[in-house]
Amino acid sequence: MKTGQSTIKDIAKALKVSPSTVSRALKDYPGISEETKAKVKQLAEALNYRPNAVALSLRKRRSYTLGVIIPEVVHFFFSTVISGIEEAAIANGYNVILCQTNEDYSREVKMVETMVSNQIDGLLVSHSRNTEDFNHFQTLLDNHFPIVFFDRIPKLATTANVIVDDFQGAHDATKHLISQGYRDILHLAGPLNLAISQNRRAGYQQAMKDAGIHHPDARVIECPSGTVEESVAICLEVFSQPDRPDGIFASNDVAAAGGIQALKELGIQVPGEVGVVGFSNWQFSSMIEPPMSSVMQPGFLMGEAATKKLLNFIETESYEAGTTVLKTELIPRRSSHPKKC
Amino acid sequence: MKTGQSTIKDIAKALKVSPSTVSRALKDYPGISEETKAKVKQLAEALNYRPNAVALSLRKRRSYTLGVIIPEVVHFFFSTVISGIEEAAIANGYNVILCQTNEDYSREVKMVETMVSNQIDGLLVSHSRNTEDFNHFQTLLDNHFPIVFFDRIPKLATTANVIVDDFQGAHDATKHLISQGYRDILHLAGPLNLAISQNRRAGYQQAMKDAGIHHPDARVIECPSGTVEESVAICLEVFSQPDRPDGIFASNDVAAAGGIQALKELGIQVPGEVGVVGFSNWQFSSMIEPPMSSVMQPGFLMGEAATKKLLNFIETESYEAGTTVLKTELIPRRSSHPKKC
DNA sequence: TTGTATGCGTTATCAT
DNA sequence: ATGATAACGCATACAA
Repeated sequence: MKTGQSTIKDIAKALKVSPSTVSRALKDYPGISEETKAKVKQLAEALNYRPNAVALSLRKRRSYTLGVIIPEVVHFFFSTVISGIEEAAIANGYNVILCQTNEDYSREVKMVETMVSNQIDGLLVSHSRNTEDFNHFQTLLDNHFPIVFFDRIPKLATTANVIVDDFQGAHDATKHLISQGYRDILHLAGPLNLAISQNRRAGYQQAMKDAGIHHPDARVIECPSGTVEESVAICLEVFSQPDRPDGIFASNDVAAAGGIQALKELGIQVPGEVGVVGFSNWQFSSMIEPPMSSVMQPGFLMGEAATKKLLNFIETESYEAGTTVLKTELIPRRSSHPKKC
Repeated sequence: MKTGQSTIKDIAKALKVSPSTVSRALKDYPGISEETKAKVKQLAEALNYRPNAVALSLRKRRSYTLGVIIPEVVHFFFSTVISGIEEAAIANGYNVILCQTNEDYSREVKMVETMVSNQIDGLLVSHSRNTEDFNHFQTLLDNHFPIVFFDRIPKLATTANVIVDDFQGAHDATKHLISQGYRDILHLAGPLNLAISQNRRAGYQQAMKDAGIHHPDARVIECPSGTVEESVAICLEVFSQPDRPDGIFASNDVAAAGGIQALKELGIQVPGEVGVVGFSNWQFSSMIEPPMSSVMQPGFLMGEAATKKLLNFIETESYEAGTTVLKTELIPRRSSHPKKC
């Protein structure tokens, strides 16, 4: 800001006192006469004085600002996480600055640098889909810079994380489909370099095993790009085969919605012939036809938990590796109503 | 950051030169021997030196950071705007810090203060739904602080804005419904204190008038809260009447989706008996059943345009009031297929 | 009760 | 080719 903004010096000059007196008066420090204090505060008010946060940052070597790195704000889940982060941060006197990487590794690296050079006090991270090299985080951690990872956690030895129980969520979803009479269940997996995708796949596989259902590896198909078109294409192909599956459990709601769309095009009944369950419980899940069952992830809670953890590190100047795991909840809707034989 | 982060002083001390020499060497200033320059750069690299952006801000009285104020990131439209803003900002060497107000006026005021005290160079704003008092912006404008408003623009005399042609978009949508054979069209309006809602309503009314269709005021219903439930309830009520409408044009896709849901519950055919068009073209619009026609708003372009405008103000240290209007595009889908008599 | 001096990290200005 | 100094806005140890 090039203009306007009055400073402590301005007030001091106008009142013919020293800057330090003004500083102290404004903060109700002891040893300032009520008279001076009143005069200072009044003028500050009149001049619309606001402390310069940048100068404060420099001086205190604390910015009271947290950085958040997220793949994309468009995702409903991430936007709920953000809300949780902001609530917790503001409640504790911290600001939040937000950057999206657009799932781009080099952008992620750059954003981290920018934020750190802007003297943020800590970092909350969900890394991008194609991040395989985590050195930009490791370097910071080596310098005892506080970071908490959420949802997508890095392949690093000792980090502090907050995630949901992806395995259990996927297990619940698959078990639910099985209990509704579906047995030959296709799993549309997310990008398998992500731990969340692997865990969801593992939960699915375990549930199938628990039910004594043999399923070939071909019943797991990766959807690396995460677009509707991708999953529509995959499902059109798979469900055109004579030995088609009778269920879909998808690693995310977009893939599941694509599956439903493909089944419609093929004239296959959902539910009845094929049951479908997604993961994430996006806003639109309940709006599509049929309303889609999904595994709800507590995004707001995740944001809150991660932020509290981070603030604790910052304020105690300590760091404790470990993973907080939050529960998911299956939201059954019509898309997984019982199979009709 | 309390730790690690090496500074120019560290490098100077280690190399037994003065800080100014280091500073100049790092920036390839003339009048530094190649030898010194090489030594400095090498050590900077080794120490992983990063300039302290906060100190730079203070020194240069420029932060190269833009503030963005948005009601809620969850909205698909706003998240596309954000992407446009980030692209344009980064391309010009600026960073972006983002805050959501959650449609809360007092939060908006607070956020603006925080950002300004953090010395942002300019502000991009879409104000909250219930902001009626715009003094927090006017004060800044009076101080020649650069602000560009987008989508939701304030009731202030001379501001710089970027919006879409809401009137034309609404007109197109309504005209389209009429051309498909629907005549008694219900308008689900957004919060009518917002100019966008008013303009969309006006576009609808003009299109009805152009077609010579008389429609009573009762055919415009405000949906102030913007939830699905709200519009479901309204439409259940309206479409249970004997003289029910045969079309819906909604000011946003959520309201339109609620309308479709209500019509389904009532066993009314969409399309055929009733045609529906929404506004915004959210991701889910194409996924619901039937796929929903909607008016596409160029969010990315809006973000880009607003940012370029703002950067221009900043770099030329000038301000020019005026409104940039972007075109919308009707995306026809099945929900507005022709009426069957 | 108030003022002075110093430093946070950086750079522009003036000196050497 | 390099160094010393001051300043950005603020807080604080120390002095008066």
